[in-house]
Amino acid sequence: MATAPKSAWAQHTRTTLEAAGHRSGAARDAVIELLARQDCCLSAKEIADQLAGEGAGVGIASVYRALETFDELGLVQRLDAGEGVVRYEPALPGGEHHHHIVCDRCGRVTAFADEALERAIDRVSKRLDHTVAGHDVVLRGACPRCH
Amino acid sequence: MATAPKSAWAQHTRTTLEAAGHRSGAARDAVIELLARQDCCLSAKEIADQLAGEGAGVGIASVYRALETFDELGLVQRLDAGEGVVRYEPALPGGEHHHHIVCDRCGRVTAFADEALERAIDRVSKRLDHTVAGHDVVLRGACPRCH
DNA sequence: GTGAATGCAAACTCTTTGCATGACT
DNA sequence: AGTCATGCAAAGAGTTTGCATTCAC
Repeated sequence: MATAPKSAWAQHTRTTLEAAGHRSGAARDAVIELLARQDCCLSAKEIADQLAGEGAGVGIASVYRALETFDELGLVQRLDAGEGVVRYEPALPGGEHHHHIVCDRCGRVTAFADEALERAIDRVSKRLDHTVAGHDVVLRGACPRCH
Repeated sequence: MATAPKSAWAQHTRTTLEAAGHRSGAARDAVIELLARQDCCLSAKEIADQLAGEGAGVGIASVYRALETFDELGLVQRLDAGEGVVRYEPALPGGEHHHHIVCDRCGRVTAFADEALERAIDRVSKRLDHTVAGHDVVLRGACPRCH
């Protein structure tokens, strides 16, 4: 599976935003840069805190608005692992994606991918009356550090 | 697959609660009765509203406390389908379970079960470093009514 | 110059907690 | 009688919205 460089996501995101008629702005740009550097998902608060730590004082509202825009354009994937926090991560243009396992004890979120699982989900999707547009799988259990 | 009658859940729940040293009470009993009648998942607010509609004025705090207790005892399954609301449904004693598909447009939640999907998840679980204790699958897409 | 993007603060929703009252064993 | 369960209200956490200002085009 050919993996696109992470920087490609930032590029793709800016292009898509412009095509959708959005202007560029400092806050949203900072969120793009931060997300592009990420391996896995972040919550809105984590994004705001991290940007604040870097000196870029981005209002939390702007973070939420940026994430909402990205979501509408399919540029990020929302991940709700329970615990009342929504996390976001870049959605790769190629459609490749992964799922997550959440540690019961420390709350750490780790990514994993599995071809067979994807195929099983595709097969189920065809069987159902719904028009399945997307899916999420969340596993729960103790991570290696917490064993 | 032998399916236990829904009333069995209420019975099992009351037994388990008593064994765990809990007293019985009107509010929690009402929640048990309501959940036992349900085919699929309900949010705390839906439970409270429905009970209020039936004349049983159960405080929302009691609903949350009951659900928390059930969850600790493994009597319900929590389901977080995004949208910032947690839903609960009776966990069948046999361990059989299903997953959910959420309509993009109307928000309706429907249940489905699939053996092959379960097997795929089991296989992935063994491969990972985590001790996988549970899992959730949420599909998203337009339901038949919203096509 | 116009309108979108931003930031602050207030509003909202869902959930949890403190505390006095009432109910179960 | 002693505790636990309940309900109300207040507190918290996460997210959204209103509005004036700033910035991109």
